[in-house]
Amino acid sequence: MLTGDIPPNQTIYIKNLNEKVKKEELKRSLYSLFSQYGSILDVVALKTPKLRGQAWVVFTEITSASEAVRQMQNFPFYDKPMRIQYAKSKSDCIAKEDGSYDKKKKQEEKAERKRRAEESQQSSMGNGASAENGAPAAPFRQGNLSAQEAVAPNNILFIENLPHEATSMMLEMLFQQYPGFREVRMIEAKPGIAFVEFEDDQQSSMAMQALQGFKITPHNPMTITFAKK
DNA sequence: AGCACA
Repeated sequence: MLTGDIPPNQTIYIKNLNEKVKKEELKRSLYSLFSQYGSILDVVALKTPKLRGQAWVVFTEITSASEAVRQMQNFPFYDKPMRIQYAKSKSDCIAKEDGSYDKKKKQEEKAERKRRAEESQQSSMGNGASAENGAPAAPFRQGNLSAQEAVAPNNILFIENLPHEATSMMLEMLFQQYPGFREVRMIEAKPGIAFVEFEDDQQSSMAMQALQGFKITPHNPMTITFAKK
């Protein structure tokens, strides 16, 4: 599994986030994107050198976290596929709730981290100027999807990463089991993508949630987002 | 790549 051997946690750890996005916007977008899996207690994101490009989303339920890890894996978010795992430790807001929050211990841990950071700073002194590297890693998909677009509900869904042999008949079989289904549209000239229309935003969201990452073939987990308006 | 709680 992509989650490695980290035990389930009600908090998910997300990496490979687009570092150009402002912290507040990132938190808001993560909140709206992940609230489809359950209620969220907190979203933590820091822009320090060590922590940028990463975030934590704290759910009230572990089951919500599990669904999110599974269904939003590789979801293209601000042009980069999210990498999601369970967090390695309990979030402070949870510890505070269940009484296991220990302020002194917390401060020790913090002091410990600071010490280590200073050590590594020392050892990297004196090795000249670091070269600024050029282009960022190639995005996962061609389309340019901002978080707002990913998150703005629409009764029309945009499906990507379909195997080229997928037909509208196959997609219809899949999507018609969800209430409000209207139709599937594919474009001959553009294999691998499709549009699926529902009666309203709620119904399209339900289908998106249920079928996110669904594999028609083992190599093609489908990516579902709301179509752009 | 990187697991915190500004």
